[in-house]
Amino acid sequence: MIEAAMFTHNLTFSTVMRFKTVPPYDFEVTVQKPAGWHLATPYEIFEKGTLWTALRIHSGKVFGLKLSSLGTIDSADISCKLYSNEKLEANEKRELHETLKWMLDLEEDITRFYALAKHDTLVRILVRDLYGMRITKNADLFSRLILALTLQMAPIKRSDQMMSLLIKEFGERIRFDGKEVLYWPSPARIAKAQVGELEEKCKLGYRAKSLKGIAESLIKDFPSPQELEMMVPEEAKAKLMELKGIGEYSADIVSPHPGFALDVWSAKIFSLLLYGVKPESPRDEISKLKKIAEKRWGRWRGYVFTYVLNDLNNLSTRFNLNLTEV
DNA sequence: GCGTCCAGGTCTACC
DNA sequence: GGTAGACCTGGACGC
Repeated sequence: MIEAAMFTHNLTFSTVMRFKTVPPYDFEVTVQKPAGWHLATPYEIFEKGTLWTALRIHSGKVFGLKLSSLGTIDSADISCKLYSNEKLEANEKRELHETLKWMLDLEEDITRFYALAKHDTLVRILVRDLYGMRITKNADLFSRLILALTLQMAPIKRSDQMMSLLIKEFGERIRFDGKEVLYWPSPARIAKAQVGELEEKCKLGYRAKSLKGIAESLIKDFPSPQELEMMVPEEAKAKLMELKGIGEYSADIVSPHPGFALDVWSAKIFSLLLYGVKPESPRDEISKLKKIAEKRWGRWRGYVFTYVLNDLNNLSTRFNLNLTEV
């Protein structure tokens, strides 16, 4: 049951943007990842090659997005019809155009990543299985922080439960183009909520205090994801780790710099892939595996990480391992 | 049914 | 500086 009082945006103004991409670019597998990861919200809608989703930018403004690809993997032509609650000024359109290019990873030349396939068997398999898939980014920092916080110390079903309750209890309903997309709560809304309310309604447990603390920090003064990307990776990570409840793993997930955000679950997967055995203490393997990844894949380790976690079924068959139930 | 264990980390107190 | 223990909740498991 969706909260009746959920704030509703009815977005009626629209503008169309078109984007060329650096090939290869597979739109469908990029926005609808095989592992089920969403682009911007778990409640976005994907039908017949078109994605209806939403976005909150750093200023707090909310937009509806209707995205599709009119081209091919080797010559993608992305169309975005962008919905807003008022007519956009030229400078806002320019800013949103840049944000979308950044979010959708339209300008990265991944042929340099694919070049690793020449000498790396794992990369060769990943490229064959997921040719043209991109790592997308999110302009809404708070939604990434919610994801990181709810992934901590919880099985995935419980994380999903917490995220879903947060959206339904404190999120927003965004209507445009005859569709309705439920979207993440704003930092301002969570900053106003009581800790007890977050614990009780969203079953956040000890994470409730951290989430409220993060929301309060974000509404005061905190860099945007694009500003974090302009910092050196260590500085961006340190800035994120100033937030309550955000440690090294969560900062790796949230940082726009490509990282290797290993947790206990993914450490088991990479141990199986690289050594063929499940470690007795996966938490102790994390720092070792991170060093190996940096040495073997360098700046493309984030791509390897995302490709592996979206290719577990194929990799399980290829290497005769059970990677889907570690 | 009921009790116990523990999970896709982080923080803090203590040494 | 390093490390054990606490932390919400709910599903899995053994009895």
